[in-house]
Amino acid sequence: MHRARQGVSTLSEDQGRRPTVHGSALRQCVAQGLPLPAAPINAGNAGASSEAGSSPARASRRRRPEAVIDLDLRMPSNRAPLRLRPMLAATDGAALDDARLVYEPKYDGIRALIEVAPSAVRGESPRVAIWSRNGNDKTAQFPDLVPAVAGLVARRRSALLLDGEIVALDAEGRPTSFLKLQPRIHRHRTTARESARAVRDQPVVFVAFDLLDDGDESLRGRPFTERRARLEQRLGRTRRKLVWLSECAVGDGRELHARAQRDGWEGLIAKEATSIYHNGKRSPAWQKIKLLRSQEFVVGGWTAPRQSRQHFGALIVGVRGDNADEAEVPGLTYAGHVGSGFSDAELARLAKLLGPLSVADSPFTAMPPAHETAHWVEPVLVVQVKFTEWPDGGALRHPVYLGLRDDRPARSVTREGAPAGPADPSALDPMGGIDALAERLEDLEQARRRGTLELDGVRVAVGNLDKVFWPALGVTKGELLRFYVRIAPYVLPAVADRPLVMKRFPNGIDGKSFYQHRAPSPLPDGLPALPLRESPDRPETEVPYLVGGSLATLLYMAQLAAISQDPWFSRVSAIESADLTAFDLDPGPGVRFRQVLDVACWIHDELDKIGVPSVPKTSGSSGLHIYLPLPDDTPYEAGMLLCQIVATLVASRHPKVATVERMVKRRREKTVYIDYLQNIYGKTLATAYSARASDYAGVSTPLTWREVHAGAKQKLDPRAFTIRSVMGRLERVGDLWAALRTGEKANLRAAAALTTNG
DNA sequence: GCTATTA
DNA sequence: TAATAGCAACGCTTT
DNA sequence: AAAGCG
Ligand SMILES: [Mn+2]
Ligand SMILES: [Mn+2]
Repeated sequence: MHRARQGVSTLSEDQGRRPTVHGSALRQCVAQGLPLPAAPINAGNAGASSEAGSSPARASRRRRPEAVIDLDLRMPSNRAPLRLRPMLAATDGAALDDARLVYEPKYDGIRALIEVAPSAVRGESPRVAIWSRNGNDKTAQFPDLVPAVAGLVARRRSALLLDGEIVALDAEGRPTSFLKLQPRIHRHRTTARESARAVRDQPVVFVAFDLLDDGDESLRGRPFTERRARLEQRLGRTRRKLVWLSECAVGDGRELHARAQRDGWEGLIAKEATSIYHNGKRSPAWQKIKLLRSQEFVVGGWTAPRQSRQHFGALIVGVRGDNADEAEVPGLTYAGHVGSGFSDAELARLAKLLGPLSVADSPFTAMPPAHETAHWVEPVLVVQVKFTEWPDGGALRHPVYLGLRDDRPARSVTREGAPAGPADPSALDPMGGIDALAERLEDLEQARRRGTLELDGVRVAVGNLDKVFWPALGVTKGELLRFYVRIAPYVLPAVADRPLVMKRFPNGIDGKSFYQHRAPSPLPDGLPALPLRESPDRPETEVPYLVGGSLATLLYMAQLAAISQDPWFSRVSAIESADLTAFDLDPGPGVRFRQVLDVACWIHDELDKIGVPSVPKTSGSSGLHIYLPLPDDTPYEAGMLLCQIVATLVASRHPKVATVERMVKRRREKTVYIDYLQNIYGKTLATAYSARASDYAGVSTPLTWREVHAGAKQKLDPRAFTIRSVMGRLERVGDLWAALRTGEKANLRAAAALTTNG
């Protein structure tokens, strides 16, 4: 497969000089109005370059934009209809003593809607279907539940649709970790014999908490409390072996919460008593109350680092058993591998402490599971670790290092709280929505495993999630992917239908990076690539591009270590027109951010005067971007010319502060470079809501002009917006970037007239 | 980070 | 099967 | 032809 560079050396007639607009011509333009030229401008410096990507500014013969390309992904098949999709809980916490709420334990199993209908044929057993949270048919995985559920309609012979959770039981018949269900869920087909064995070895029950259909009647429009009453009525008094009724507490969840703390549940669900049922919706009427646990552990060893990680990969930690016999210190029981939460500096500090403690033999009573080669130490260091769950007899889930407890004697460290750790059922189901997806990624990272995400019917392979991309912060690739999962509702509209350039950092932000335009081949099945010319007039420069808009593309790119999302200023439906144009404010070395804000304000003042709308954002690094929405069919040159005029004007008024000089050594010290040269076919700028490969793991964050104008006083700091922190702001201020899509476009004709007169 | 090639 | 090599942008500017 | 620029 040759992919030799094409058209590198052939000096076609195309490469002859074509007229450019020079500095003098610019003055002319300004002086005479703006009959926008069809050639790139040269104001002492013109040419291609970009934050990421580029392409020539060739433009004289404008061809009509190509036909609209249909980017529809295939729809997933074999899914349950909406009426069989469960209502989901929002992430947010809720008060524990809200009289309007009903509290339930967050069961540790697999969410399921179970349909049961009496057979039309007398004497035949009722039909049962078990639907997963994603609408997949799971009936075959739980054959033992079928007769039990069928029994519910035997007497009354009318159908039911139940909502609840399939929960695994331990030897004592108590609910236990969903991990026990793995063998029954696991993807690859099992033989009938194997599945029979799974059924025998791992008993399950269905814990019902809602009733959606009672006979022919839909209860979805009824308040939750009424549905619950009907459910209790239909299930009856007798406690069944395999179909249970969920516990609940009306108006006060404190007692349940205390038990959750004590018994190590994952959390509670709070439901508005009056709320109706919305199939398939994540509704704020239902809220998760999550419990995070944290306690001390003794360090008994460490594992070798992988890849770019320094010093060690994970701490192997444990606790002392109960000290029944006071005569001796009890043995150390393994609790888990703690591999995240370390900064570079902390890794180094701990490594220095661990070195002298090295011993030959494991201090643990039983040999911990070996992920990597283990090195043992004298069990004297005590660390604080937070985690989501700690199943009895199992390992910590999602452990994160919080710090060293210099103040604690290692011998006194024992398990706090009680056993029984549930987990989130959704972790099994990669299609279960944002939270489920984020949790699945967290699980995979924790387990250091590869996995496949199914996103809108596209299967995307992910791996190496524990690789550290920001060493100074300890931010991993997994955290980057989780960030993109959460910010997807904001960033996807911003990149929708736009070709994307990749800037890849396979070894983290300190490693070697490279640009990539060409979509890899083969792509995950169902991911589209769109052939586009690097240069609009040169057909031989065509390469396949990834196009934004889908979660699958977004996460696939992040998996390839494309940290930022760098879209074109065109959408594919009009690939040679710009629908956005931007100023890129690049502060020189040592320039304070407040100076960047000043320059932005001056630009805003000018745009305001000529009635051109604009939206500012941090770049996610040290600069600022200002975007202008353009009307349909605007040539790139028109957008760029407007930016050039305004940039040049501002720079000429404030020569000590701002410049449009492209050549670094000809710029004054401590100036802000107003870069308008991205506004060219094929060039890019990191989009709003994109992560950046900056030292602080920044996110390009839209601002209001009010914030920019008040910024110096308010100490506006782009470093406040990181992949760890930005979601809070977004929930407060919403999608400021949407104004570029929904608001007025710049009126270039009017702007030109005003520019002339001003 | 991924793929094809090589020992 | 495991280790390794090769690969992943571009155009316009100034010197 | 090579280096600088983003
Ligand atoms: Mn910039
Ligand atoms: Mn720039």
